[in-house]
Amino acid sequence: MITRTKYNPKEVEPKWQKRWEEEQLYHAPDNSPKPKFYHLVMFPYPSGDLHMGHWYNYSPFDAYGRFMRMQGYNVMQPIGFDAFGLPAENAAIKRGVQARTWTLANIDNMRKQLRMMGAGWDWEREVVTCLPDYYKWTEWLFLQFYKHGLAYRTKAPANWCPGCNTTLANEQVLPDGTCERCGSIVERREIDQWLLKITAYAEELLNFDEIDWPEKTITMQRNWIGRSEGAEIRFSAEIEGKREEIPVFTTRPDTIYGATFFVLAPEHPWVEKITTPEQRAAVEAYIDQARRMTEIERMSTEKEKTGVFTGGYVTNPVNGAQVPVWIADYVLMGYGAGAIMGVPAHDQRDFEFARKFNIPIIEVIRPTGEEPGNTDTWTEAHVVHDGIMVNSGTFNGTPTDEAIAKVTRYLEEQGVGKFMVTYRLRDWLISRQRYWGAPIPIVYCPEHGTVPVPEEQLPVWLPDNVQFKSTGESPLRYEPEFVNTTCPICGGPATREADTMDTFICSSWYFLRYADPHNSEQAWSMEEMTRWLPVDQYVGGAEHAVMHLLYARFFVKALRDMGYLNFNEPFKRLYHQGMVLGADGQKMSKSRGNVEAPDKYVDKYGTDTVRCYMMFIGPFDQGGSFKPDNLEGIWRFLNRFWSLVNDTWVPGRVSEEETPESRAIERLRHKTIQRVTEDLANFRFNTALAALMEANNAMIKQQHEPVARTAAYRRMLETMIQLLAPMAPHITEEMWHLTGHSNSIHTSEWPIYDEALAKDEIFTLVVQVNGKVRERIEVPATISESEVRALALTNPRVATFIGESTVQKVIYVPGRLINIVVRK
RNA sequence: GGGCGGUUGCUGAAAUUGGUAGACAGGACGGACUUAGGAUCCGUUGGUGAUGAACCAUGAGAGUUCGAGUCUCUCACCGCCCACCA
Repeated sequence: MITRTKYNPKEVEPKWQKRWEEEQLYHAPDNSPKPKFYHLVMFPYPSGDLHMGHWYNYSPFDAYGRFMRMQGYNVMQPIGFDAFGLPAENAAIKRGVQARTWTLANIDNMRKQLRMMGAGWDWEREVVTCLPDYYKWTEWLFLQFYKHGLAYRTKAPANWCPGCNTTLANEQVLPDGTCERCGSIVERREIDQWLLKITAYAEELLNFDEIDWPEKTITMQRNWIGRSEGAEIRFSAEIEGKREEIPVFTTRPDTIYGATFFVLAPEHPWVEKITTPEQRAAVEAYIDQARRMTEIERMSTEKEKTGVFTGGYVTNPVNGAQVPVWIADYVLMGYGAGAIMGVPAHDQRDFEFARKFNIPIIEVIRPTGEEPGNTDTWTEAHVVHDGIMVNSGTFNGTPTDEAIAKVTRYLEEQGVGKFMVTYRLRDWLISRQRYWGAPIPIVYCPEHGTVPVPEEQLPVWLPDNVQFKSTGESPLRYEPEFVNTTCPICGGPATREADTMDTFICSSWYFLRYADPHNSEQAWSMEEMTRWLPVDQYVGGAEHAVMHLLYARFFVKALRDMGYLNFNEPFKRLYHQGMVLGADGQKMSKSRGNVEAPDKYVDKYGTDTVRCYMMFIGPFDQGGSFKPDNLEGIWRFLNRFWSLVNDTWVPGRVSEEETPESRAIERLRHKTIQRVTEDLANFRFNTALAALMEANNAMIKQQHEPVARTAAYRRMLETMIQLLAPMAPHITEEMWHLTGHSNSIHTSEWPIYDEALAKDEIFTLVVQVNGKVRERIEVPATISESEVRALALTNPRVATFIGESTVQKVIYVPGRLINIVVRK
C-alpha cells in the first residue's frame, strides 16, 4: 500500500523561497565565467499592491529568465521601484501622510508580494528612484545634459486649471479638455520650464538597425519622430518701413504658385507685427479664445476651421503676389515654422479654410492628361502626387517627380528658400510643478543668473515635509529651507529651482544603475557597463512604446556622446506583454466591478498554479481574460504530476532493460524537450505547458504498466520536472529533491534533445484524393515513396474514390500525406 | 482620417508556417467510487445525418493552388495606438 503525500503549496512554497534567498540563488555575480544575460522587466510604480497585471507580466518573464539560467547563462534579473510621481503626492495632500512614508510603506508591501511570487529577483541590485542614493545621480545626469547644451530653459505651455489654480499633468486633463478634479476648462499658460534637447537626436533615433523590436513599436517611434522632407520658403513683408522675411515649411514647394493665403499660428511672434490696427481687436479675441482651448480640443479633426484676417499681407517670393495673412489654430506653433502658405487647391485643410473664408483657389498641379479644372466646382482638395505643374510661370509642364527638387533648387538660387527636414518630435519638457520628484539642481542668482549646483554638493535634498498650496507652483517654492540658498559662484543669496523632474527621467537610466547599484562615487562605472549592458531582453507594456522607450534610447545616445557609455542602444530585444482583462473580457476597472486581486487565488492554489495559469491563458503578447474557473485545470495538472512522481519514486527494482515501450517513452522524452525548449525560446508558454500536460497524460496512462518500472520511465519524469521548473519553480524544486538530487533544479542543466531520437518510428499517412482526406494508414517512418504510392493506390477505400477516373498526378509529402489527383 | 493587430466549437485556445482543423485546458452532460462531494477516476462533447456512409464548417465573398485557418484582392465587424504635422 502506497501512502500518497498530498501536494501542499503552503508548505512547499515558503520553504523553498526561504532557501533560495539564503543561498542567494538569484544573485547574478559580477565575476561569473558564464555568458551574461541581462533580463529586464519594466519596474513597477509602488502603488501598494501587486495586481493581476503584474502577475501576468512577471510570471512568464521570470519563467524565461529561469529557462536562460538553466541553459547556462549568468542571468541578471533585477527589480526596483519607480517611486516618484503624482499618486504619492496626492496621498500626501488628501490623507496628510508624508509622500516618502507612504511610498516606502507601499514598497515594503510590494517587496513581500514580489517574494511570494517566487520569482528570481536579484534583490542585491534593487533601486528605488525616490531615495537620495538614486536621485543624487538623476540630478547629476541633469547637470551633464546641462553642461553639454542638451538642457535649456524657456517659456513653454503648461496645462492650467483656473479652478484648482494649478498646473496639471496631461493625464489629469480629461479627453473633453476639463480638469479631472473640478471640471473647469483647462487652459494653456506659458511658464518658464526646462527641456531636454531630444530633437538633436531625431535623426539617429530613426535608426533601428541594432535592435530587435516589434515592428509595431518601431513604426510608432518612427511616426512619433515624424521626419518630413521639404523646403523652407521665406515670404517677406514691409514692417515699419523695413523689409523682413518670414519662413514657412512645406513638403510641397512645387505648389507655391497656388499659395493664395498665409496662416500664422496664434502664438506666432509675427502676429503682433503684422496685424493692422483695424483688425487688432478681432485678432486678440481669437488668440484669447485659442489659449483657452487645450491641445486636445485644438487638434480635433472634426472641428470646423476657424481663423481671423490680420489685415496684413506678405509677398510670395516666386511671383511677387501679395498674399493675405490670417491666423488660425489649425496651424501649430510647435511644428515646422509655425506658419504656412495656404495652397487650397492641393491641401484639404487649406481647402476647407479657403472655402469658409472665400479665398481664391488656384489649381497648380494637374494630373497627367486631365483637362483644366474649374476649382469652383471642387468639393475637396486635389492632392496630386503624379501630375504636372500649371499656372506656375516658367515651371509649367514640370512633372511632379522632378518639380519638388527643381523648385527647391530655384528657391535656393534666388536666396529665398532651402531644402529642409522637419520632425514632429518636440523637445522633452521635463519641469513638473510638483513636490514628489527629483529636484532640478539649479540655482538662480541675481548676480550670476542660472547657475548649476556643483556636483560635489549633490544631492539637492528633497525635504520630507512640505506645505501644499494651490498656487500652481511647486510646493517646494514655499519651503524657505529648500528654496533659499547661496550662489555657488559668489556666495550671495540665491534661490533654488523649485520644480522637479518628470519621472520619465528616473526611468530613463534605472537599467544602468542595476549594473552598479551600490556605487557611491559614480552613477555607474564603465567596467560594469561593459560587463552588463546593453539589456539583452526587455519586457514591458506596449503603452510605453513611445515615451519611455524613446527617452531611454535618447539618454543612452546622449550619454555615449558625453563619454559615459560605450554602446548605442539600451535594449537589444524587446517584448510587449498583452493585457489581462476581467472575466467579462473588459479592461479591469473599479467602475465595471470586474477587478480581481490575485492574492486570494495564490492563497487557495499557491503561487505555482497562479503563475502557470497566467501563462496558460494564451499567447503572452495577446493578453486575455482572467477566469478563476480555469485555474482548476492547472491545479489538477500539478497535482496529477505530483502524485505520479510520488507514486513512481517508491523503493523497488528499476529495470535498465529496453523494450518497445521504453523506447517509445524515450522518444516522447526527446520530443517533449524539443517542444518545450522551442516554445520557451519563443515566448510560447501556453503551448509549452500543453506539451507537458500531454506528456503527463501519456505517463499516467502507463503508470501501472511494467514500463513504469524502467529507467526510461523515471528518466522521463525527471526531465519533465526540469522542463516544468521555469514555470512552476517551487513544486519542481520539491520533486527534484524527492527524486534524489541535492542541487537546486534551477541551477541544473537544461535537458538536451536529439532531433533524430524525437522522430516517431511510425506515422499516420494521410491519403487524399483530389485534396480530400480519404484514408489514414499507419506506416513505418522509413517507408519509401514508391511503397507509399503502391500502398495508397491499392487501398480498397481509396480505390472506390478513384473509381473509373484516370490518375493524373500524385503529390507526395514525405512523412505526411499523399494526394492522388484524378480526372474523370 | 492614418497605422498596426485581430475575427477558429459553449469558452480560453492549438495547428509542424501551404499539407489530418479544433492539440491542451475550462465548462456542460453521462457514469464509477462514496454517508457525502465543490475531491478523484472513466466516457461523450463543431454542425447536419442514425451511432454508418457522406456532406458542411476557421467573420462574408472571390482568386491562386493538387491542396488555403495560413498566400492575394474586396467587404464587414472588434481592439489598440496616432490623429489639422503643412
